[in-house]
Amino acid sequence: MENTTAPRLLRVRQPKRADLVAEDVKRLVTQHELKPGDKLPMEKDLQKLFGVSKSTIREALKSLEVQGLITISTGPSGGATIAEVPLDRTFLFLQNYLFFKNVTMKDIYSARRLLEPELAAGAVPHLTERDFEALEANIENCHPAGGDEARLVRQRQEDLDFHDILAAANPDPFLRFLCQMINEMLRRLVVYSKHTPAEEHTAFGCANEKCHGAILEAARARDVGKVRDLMRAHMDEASFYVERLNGELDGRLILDSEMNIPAALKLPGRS
Amino acid sequence: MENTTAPRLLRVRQPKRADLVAEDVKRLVTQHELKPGDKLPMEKDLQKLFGVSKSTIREALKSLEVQGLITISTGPSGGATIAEVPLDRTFLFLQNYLFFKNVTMKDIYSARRLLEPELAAGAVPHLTERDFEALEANIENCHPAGGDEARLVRQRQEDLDFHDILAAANPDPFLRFLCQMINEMLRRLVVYSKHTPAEEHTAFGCANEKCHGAILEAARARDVGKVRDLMRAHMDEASFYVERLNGELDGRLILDSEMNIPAALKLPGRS
DNA sequence: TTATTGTATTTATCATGATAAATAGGATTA
DNA sequence: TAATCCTATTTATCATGATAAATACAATAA
Repeated sequence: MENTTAPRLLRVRQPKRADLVAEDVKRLVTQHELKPGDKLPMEKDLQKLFGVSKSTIREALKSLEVQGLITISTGPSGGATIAEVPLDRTFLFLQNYLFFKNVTMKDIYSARRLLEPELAAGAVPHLTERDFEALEANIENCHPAGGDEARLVRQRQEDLDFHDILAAANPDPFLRFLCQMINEMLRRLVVYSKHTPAEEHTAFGCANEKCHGAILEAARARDVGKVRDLMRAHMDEASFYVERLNGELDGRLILDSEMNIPAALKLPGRS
Repeated sequence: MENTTAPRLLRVRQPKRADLVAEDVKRLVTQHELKPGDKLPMEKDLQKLFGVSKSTIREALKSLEVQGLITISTGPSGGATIAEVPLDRTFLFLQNYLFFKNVTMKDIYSARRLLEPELAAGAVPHLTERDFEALEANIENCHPAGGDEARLVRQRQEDLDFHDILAAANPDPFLRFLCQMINEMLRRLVVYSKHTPAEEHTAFGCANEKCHGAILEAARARDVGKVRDLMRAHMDEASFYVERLNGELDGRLILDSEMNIPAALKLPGRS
């Protein structure tokens, strides 16, 4: 005889209404091809549209807001607006995922070593004079110049801007995303051992300066192959230094409020 | 004289209370080193703890639930439980992000080409006899055997399981994550042109079968270098076929409910 | 023109409760 | 023993409103 009462081993938790409504809104966006900037009806109308109470529609909107798919504003003609999911938000979620994994510095760098040379090579044909200037300014800005340890670490982080400028110039959105992700991870998560002498930091900075300079020169000459090779060598060397500096990943949950630096302030705009 | 009224150009939208509470909970998790399975206090107590109303604490918990950091259950000893963020959720967010970008099949494959050979190579020393059997079973299961087009497309998706088995065996969590991500994208997002003749699909299947077979053989021989080379060739070939088959990415928002396939049902467990 | 002020609109947060559904664990029954 | 039922607990959803804060736009004043 069949078991009439459902077996409770793999219990199917009934989806919540707020989540179903959030899905409905997503369907709406896909079907009506809503673009960033387009507005959803206001709360009251959404309530009526989906036949749910205030708290349910609010939770649904909260879900979409957390996912970065809408922003909500008060006031006349306020309410939910479709938004392009920001990179920061995506990075946050990726961090949430990796928080429970045991990612080491070595892991990050072995992936970086595979991707970054190709990213740089692909960027070369698209670099503008403005990009070259930004790259040059970055190299100068990162010239090792003493100071306290905090400043030295900050300089190591600014070295990463060099790579972000190249990333921004690469037309491949997927590769660009992967490399930006890695840059963000390194920027925010690398913690150097407090007991590393300043000379080590300086040596790392000098090595970066040399590599970046050579890459810039090859890029100016539009020598794609040379840029790729130089970047590969740069990755190997950086990996070596990071290990020497006892760089490790800061294993903690990143807070939303730490993600609020508008990308526009960091990088030259490029749609 | 200073401008006493704040300049409204870069208006700082005041963070919402629910978001602040969600952050506080994250801090709590980090500080107390809460692990998956640990429970948060129940709603009422959290209300009192943070001094907020029911709706606010519910929105905060909703935020954490959406992020995949907690699950919520009803009943005695119910409430919020810390959860390890599932891969599916992370994939969903990545899709949300890429939905607004213009990612092509070529982009995916050019990244895949860089990562997958290294992933396979790194997996070789860790493959168990059970893995070899699973790989062999997968190859047999994917032997092109006619049928309607839907079945052929499904077989192309099952080809990806081969790569997921290799990914699961690679000890590098970051590289593994990247490759699993790509596999998911290909599995769920690749749509083939309706007008592709079955012969093309079959040809693709045969090519895969041959490549996978050769890779398996080299892996059994623990020949890391050969596996890397074979995989690289496989990637190039697959990329060629996908273009021939007019494979393209299904550009739409993926719904949460489409992400509910437990990974345990797809892959042999491996902590 | 330009800056300020007012006003109506809409979300944010709080408050309070009611009913429904899910669930763990104990009590009961075959 | 093993299946079933009961019950207290806790979230899910709804309902209804009140007050506060943010905001677009129009009206007003300098």
